Amino acid sequence: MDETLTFFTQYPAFGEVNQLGGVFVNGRPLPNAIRLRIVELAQLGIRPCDISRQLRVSHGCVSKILARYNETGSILPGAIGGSKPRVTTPTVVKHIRTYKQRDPGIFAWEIRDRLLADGVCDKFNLPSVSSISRILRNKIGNLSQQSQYESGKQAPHPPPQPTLPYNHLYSYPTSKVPTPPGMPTLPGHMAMHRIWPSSHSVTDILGIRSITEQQSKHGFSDSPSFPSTKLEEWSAINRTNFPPASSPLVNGVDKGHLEPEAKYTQTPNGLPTVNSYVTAPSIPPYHPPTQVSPYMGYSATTSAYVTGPTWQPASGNALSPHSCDIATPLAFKRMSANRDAIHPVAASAL
DNA sequence: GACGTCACGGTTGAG
DNA sequence: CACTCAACCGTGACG
Repeated sequence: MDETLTFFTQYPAFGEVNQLGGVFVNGRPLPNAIRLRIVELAQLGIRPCDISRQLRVSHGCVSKILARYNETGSILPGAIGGSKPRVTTPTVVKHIRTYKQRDPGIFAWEIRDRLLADGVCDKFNLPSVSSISRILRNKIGNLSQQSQYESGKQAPHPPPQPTLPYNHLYSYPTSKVPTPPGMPTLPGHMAMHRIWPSSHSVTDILGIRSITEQQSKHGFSDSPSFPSTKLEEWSAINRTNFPPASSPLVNGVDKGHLEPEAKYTQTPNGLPTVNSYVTAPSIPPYHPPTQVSPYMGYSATTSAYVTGPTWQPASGNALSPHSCDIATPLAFKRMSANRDAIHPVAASAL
């Protein structure tokens, strides 16, 4: 299917323009290439305010992305949509019921401790005291009352379930949770690098370069504003595609595999043309708004803005909220190292 | 002027 | 299958 059409199908009304002249899709994450660019520029010493102006992304967004990157090592947006997996699985409820039956006067916090001590839950899926209280009140209330009079009488058991049915699919990416069991504890910020949404550090994400190449592969190379991130990539960033929490780390960088949401592809014939990479000192100062059309985007490089509209009506070429061949100049820093890590199947799948 | 934070209006997807 | 809900998003404003 024509990807331009796909894009417009997915983003029928995309193309709001922010105060800086940048185009964004309300409710949707910035393209990975933009996110990557933000982090890259920051690492080059560019101030967030300058990044904001150069990339035409609100400073709040820049701040948020950088903060997240500093905290998690990931540039990727969080998982949008879906529901959190419940920690109050039937198994947990069953155990709570059992505890309550054995000791009708047991406190919720005692139940919580016992769930942990008995290995029913671990610290990642341990229900809160309030959750336990709610369970006691809503699901076991009658039973607990009965149990005082009908000792030993149990409700039918739910089918047996794994003790940890969800954790490995829903690990939190940030300091919200500590390193999961079995995960190596890494020093510094890298310690969080591995938890969902898994490794998407700048280093790791450099596989993103292939996005640009893919654009070229699919005939969008002459459209500097085509989104760098395919829709499939965005759709892959959801709760149904959480990769396993663990993945091998090499020098703090996950190189073991590409997560589903990182199905960045590449052309088989290698490196993109690199003619526009601009290092920090050469990045020109912020272009005054007077030079910028309201619909003017920015080019892949920090040194040049796209002079035309970054998006057009659906009748036009492939368009993008942001010009997204950005990955190209970024990628080649460690491109050769990462190129081999790109899964060919993922490439073909796109 | 830079930047952290948050309300807001939006999208998404599991249940 | 339509709906709900809670997650996320980036913007824009405020301090």
